[in-house]
Amino acid sequence: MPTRGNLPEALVQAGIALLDEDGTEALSLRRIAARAGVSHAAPAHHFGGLPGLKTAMAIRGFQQFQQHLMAARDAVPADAPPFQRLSTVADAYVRFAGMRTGLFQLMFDQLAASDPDLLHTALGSYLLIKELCAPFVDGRPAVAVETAVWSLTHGYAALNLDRPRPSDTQVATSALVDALRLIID
Amino acid sequence: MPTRGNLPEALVQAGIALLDEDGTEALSLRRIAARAGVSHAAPAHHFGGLPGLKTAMAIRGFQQFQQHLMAARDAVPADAPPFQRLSTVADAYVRFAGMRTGLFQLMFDQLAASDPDLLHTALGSYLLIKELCAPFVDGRPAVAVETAVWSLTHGYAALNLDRPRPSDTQVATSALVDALRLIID
DNA sequence: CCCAGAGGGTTTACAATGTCAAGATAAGAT
DNA sequence: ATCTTATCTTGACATTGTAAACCCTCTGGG
Repeated sequence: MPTRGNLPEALVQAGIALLDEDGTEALSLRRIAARAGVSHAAPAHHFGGLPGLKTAMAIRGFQQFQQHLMAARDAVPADAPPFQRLSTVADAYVRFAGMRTGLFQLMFDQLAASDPDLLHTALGSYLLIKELCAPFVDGRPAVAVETAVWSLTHGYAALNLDRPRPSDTQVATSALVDALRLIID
Repeated sequence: MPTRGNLPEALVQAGIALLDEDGTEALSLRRIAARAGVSHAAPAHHFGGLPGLKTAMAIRGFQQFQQHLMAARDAVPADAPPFQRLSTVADAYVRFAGMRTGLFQLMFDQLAASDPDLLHTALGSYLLIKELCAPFVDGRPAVAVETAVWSLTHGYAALNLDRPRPSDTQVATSALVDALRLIID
């Protein structure tokens, strides 16, 4: 379905779908274009080239990422202890990386390219982590706690990318929760 | 200098040099072969193809990585507190990632491919971290502490890949050291 | 002495990729 | 009605990884 009238949107969706289904190495400009039902040169007109399309996909990825984390945060009861909320979101972080490996890698690859729009979108996820860390900054500088939590979670996710996690068990990331506890209190 | 008589070695060296000088996107089988002074089909004879050559490069990368970490460890005085030794090596970890970004990315990309030789080589670096963590496992399970330190350090390195660090200042990674302290004691 | 075979490299060919230039097509504006 | 502009296609090109066929050069057995 070519989705005429909104080709950029269709291309981003096709690219992410291709990434989810066939992995990073199967991603190519021509395949994305074919999937969106247009010629291989069409993407250049909207994104300049493959790099541009990839950053657009990364931006969309960070939006979905933040949405995923927020859903996890909102799923924990309002009267639950703050640490449970933090660890649940961290678990969601790792789970996202495990379930959507290709997109996750693309996101943080492109992040190094320092596109302003991309950075702005990624900031949203950071602010979410920041908010969850707030209850745990006692006298310490907030940035230190946030960096610790963010780095720990991201490192855990990155190092376990080869082991995709099932979507039902919480046990998989218990080591991460333990490590978070070490940092927090 | 074609380095006749040991082409596999020459190819790995050429590939890593290309990675260090021109970055990930400039890495190609044909360029590596040209740099080693052979035809573009020669690598296939020894490594089967580009994937094989890349895992060989990743193995060499982990060897250099471990060597880099060990050098940092041995540079701190023998009577220094264990935490200083740990934080110094963690600093070296981040510095390696910042200075040799392309190789670092390749290493952990290929790690997901689960090549036995590569895993065995990478294990050496893990054992080094493990050894440095030993003084800090009080009653806690050792694996938890190691995973925490390793994940935190790796995450910090990965998230700061775009900001290459100067080789002289220790200040850059003070946030990491603070976070490590949070974990350790 | 010679020559058969094998390992190491080259040459050639091929399909796939990203990018660019030129053209086609349709919708609006003047 | 004609011009313009955005959108997309077509065609071409250089570069890439891979595979097959060929060619050297050395070594070991007769």
